[in-house]
Amino acid sequence: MRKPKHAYHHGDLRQALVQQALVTIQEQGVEGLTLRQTGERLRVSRTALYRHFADKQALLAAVATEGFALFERALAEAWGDAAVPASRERFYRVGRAYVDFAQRHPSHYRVMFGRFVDNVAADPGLAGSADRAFGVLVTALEALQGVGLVRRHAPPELAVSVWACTHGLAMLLIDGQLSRPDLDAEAMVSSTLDRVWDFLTPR
Amino acid sequence: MRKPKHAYHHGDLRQALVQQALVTIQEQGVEGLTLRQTGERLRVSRTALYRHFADKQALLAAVATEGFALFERALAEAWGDAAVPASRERFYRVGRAYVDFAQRHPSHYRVMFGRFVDNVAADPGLAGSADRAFGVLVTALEALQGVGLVRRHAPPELAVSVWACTHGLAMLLIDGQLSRPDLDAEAMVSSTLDRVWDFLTPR
DNA sequence: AACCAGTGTTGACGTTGTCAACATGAGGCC
DNA sequence: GGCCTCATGTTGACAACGTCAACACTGGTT
Repeated sequence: MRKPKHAYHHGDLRQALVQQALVTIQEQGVEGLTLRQTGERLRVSRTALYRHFADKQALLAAVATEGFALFERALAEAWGDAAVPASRERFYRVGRAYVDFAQRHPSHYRVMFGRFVDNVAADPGLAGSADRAFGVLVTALEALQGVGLVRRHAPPELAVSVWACTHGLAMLLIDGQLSRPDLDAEAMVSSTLDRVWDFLTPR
Repeated sequence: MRKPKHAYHHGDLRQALVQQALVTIQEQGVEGLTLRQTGERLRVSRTALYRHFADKQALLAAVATEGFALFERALAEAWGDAAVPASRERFYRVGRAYVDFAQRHPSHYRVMFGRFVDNVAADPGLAGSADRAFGVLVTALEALQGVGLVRRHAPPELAVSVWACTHGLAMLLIDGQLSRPDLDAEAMVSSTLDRVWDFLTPR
């Protein structure tokens, strides 16, 4: 089974399908994604995608996997070089990057966390991507503990709490639950990040 | 073809449809809910529900509305009588009640917050229910501020942070994202609630 | 007895995900 | 070159879905 590095009929249909799926999800939501329309937009027949994905779930899983890769990169970049000393600012950058990613790639984010993919654990690539993203958070917390900025608790436990807060904030934001006239979304983000930092610092 | 005549008029089809929808969602997820199967299970034709709901969205909106009513009641009961002095314990009970609700009624919770209902704001009953549930939280925080247990910040702002953390925790739990061998779900709940209390208390 | 609004049914249509059968093209083998 | 083989793409078909239109029955009001 060699990989055809060169184009077949379509250049790289697999990747094109994932990208087109993202566009459609952005336009019409995950529920609005239809395989037939996806094929049609790529000038390809409705069942062409079955040569690359087992079914619709598999296409969504590919979207999620790609999402986690982008996500991990965004978080890791925000945290920056391991050589630079850990600081409150670096942690805030990660928090911002998390929320930013969700707001700038809501389609990815929803597919990644929206339970549209049946068994996340079953797909090894997917589970790995997710773990690596979570790992960035754990690493950051450990580094911050190393310089005494974060209280000494089990890092995974702390990380789950941080993750829960950030994830919840992101979900509320992209579901429009915080877009009410009496609430300033941006203020909600910074104040929630402040609260998270509060509970991380030693008393 | 002939059905028992007395069953022609179903007792309370509207309510029965909502309940049946919940059962199906519990079994097969929100995506697995189908109007035809719902009717069939109630021994009613596939389109009978159009006499009670405009479309599938409206049925889901009814599920969400009922969910918010139950949710508000659960939170309000956990907080208890306004006459009793506010305390850390009362707040923890609300936090527990929040997570418990999500875990015991994941179908309700997912429909309520999963963005399956298009325009939550458009349905006045729905928006009202959601606001009342949020109101319980704000009230609790104000009472806790009154007795000096919670720092003096704008209550809605604090409430959003608390809500984000609890919501995120609940979502991760019911999506099975925290059910990994190295994580104890119950420990995650209590430690996250501890963290929330941390950032609420005055420094 | 006649009516009528509320409720449930049947038939039909267009759309969806998916399978089976068929077609086509690229690259290796002689 | 001629051929073979497999990966890739297409067409046809099917059951299931949400929903509309037309029809049928029920129970209460006049």
